[in-house]
Amino acid sequence: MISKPGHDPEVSLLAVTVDLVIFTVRGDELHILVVERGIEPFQGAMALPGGYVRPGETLDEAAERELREETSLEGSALHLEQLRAYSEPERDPRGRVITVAYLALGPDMPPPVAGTDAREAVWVPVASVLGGGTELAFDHATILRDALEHARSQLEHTTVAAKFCPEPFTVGELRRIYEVVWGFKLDPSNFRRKMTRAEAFLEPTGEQRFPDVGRPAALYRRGSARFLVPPLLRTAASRDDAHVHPG
Amino acid sequence: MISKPGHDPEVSLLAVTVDLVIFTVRGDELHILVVERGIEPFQGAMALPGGYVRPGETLDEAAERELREETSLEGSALHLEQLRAYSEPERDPRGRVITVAYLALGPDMPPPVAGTDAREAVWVPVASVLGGGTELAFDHATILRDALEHARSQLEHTTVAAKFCPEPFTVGELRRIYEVVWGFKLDPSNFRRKMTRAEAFLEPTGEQRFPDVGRPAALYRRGSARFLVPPLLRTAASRDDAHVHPG
DNA sequence: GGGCTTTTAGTCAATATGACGTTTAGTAGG
DNA sequence: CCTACTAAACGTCATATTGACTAAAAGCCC
Repeated sequence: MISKPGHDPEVSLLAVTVDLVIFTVRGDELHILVVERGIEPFQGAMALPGGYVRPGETLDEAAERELREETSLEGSALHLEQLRAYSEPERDPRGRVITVAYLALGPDMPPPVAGTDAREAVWVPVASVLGGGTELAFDHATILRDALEHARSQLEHTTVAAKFCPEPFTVGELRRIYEVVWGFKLDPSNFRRKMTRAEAFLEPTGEQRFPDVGRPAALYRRGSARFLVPPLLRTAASRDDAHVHPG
Repeated sequence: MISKPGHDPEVSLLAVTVDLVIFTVRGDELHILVVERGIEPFQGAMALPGGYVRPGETLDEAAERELREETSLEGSALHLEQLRAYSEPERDPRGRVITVAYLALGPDMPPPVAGTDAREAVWVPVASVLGGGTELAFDHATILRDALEHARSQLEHTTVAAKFCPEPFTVGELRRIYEVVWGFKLDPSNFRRKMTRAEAFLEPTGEQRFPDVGRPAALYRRGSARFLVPPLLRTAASRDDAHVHPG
């Protein structure tokens, strides 16, 4: 039962933040955006970009605002989605702070400009973080693991993988997204068959891309479909194979 | 950037609640548990069970506590899972309250005893709520719609459907869960083939159930598998067919 | 042209699926 | 005892999908 906030002894007020796991694919590695903390606790450590939710703001708006501040990219170019809330009382040494994590997927972008803000944002390979090469503050490593598993699962059933690709893109570029996120190779021929047959996933532009090496590839734009039907499922075996190479 | 809660002007403290969408299957209809509100706003209206998160509590603990209070059932018998957070500033007329919704699935239980608490909890058919027969307070109708779609999707890929069945149960009972939640009929023969072949989903007990009518059915217990592989996918057509009969 | 790469197309066996039909084992009623 | 009736359990079969594989096509570099 909900009663008047602030006037009921049972009501406790909590600090609420949003934290962003912003994925992108650079080269052949999955990266996330992290910021260096300027103050205690965890001063000098890396953390997920994020911040307090402001009074008039929804969580989605707070996440979009943080995303703009960190990437200087339009929200429309990125996929932004709520992941889940984290609420361990001990997760922040300063006191009770719960956070709502968001997952963002986007194309490779220029490293965000430092100086607009006190914090410096950098891309780091996910493998380096999960392998222990980069410590994350708070429970952000847990959030990252959850976000990674969620993203991997999303690739199976939805068309979000295309959000990693700047338009227009080739089937090969899209396949590389899957391979990098999932951590194992896919058969080029079978992948093409699957993707081109999926309704409204890939919209041919008629143009071609002429790479430095290899046969020219047809170019596509993102179609209107949000779901990939039938899905492209990882086998039980490939889930095991999926490993993050410590970098 | 996170700074000391309560000492930074940028920090706003929010009231945080958990709300529970508790599904069960009774007869041939999907039901949820709702409570009648005793106070304004929405006095007399129905609402999802829920309440404020207490200072030392995680969200999961708050959800489990509310679940115990409303159902007097062990948490272990139920599937309880965080759905997502809702944060529209106007969602509560008294002020800023964000809520984290939880999804619970469980077997049919006796209607919770009234009197242990001021509020009375009752099972109502989901169809009656979504059809407009029962108004829900706040944005709880939206939460219910999201929870229903999530539950339907969960049945495709996971083994949670078995959580609706008191053990031991028959394949036919499990099939009825799918039919009631999805809102359309399944082929008994193909369903059986699928479920019995799935690894570690159904564990035969060797016993049989002798119903009033029809051939005796083998009894099963829930296996250890949490995912259903391969999944049992609704076709695009059946998603459209899935309709909630206004009750 | 020869070697290299990647795209694109095609083959084929194994598997999964959907739509059926049949048998089995119980109850209910004459 | 015999006949309906019901639902479980099992089987069949045409079709669709998948995974593994071969091969051709179309560019590049030397």
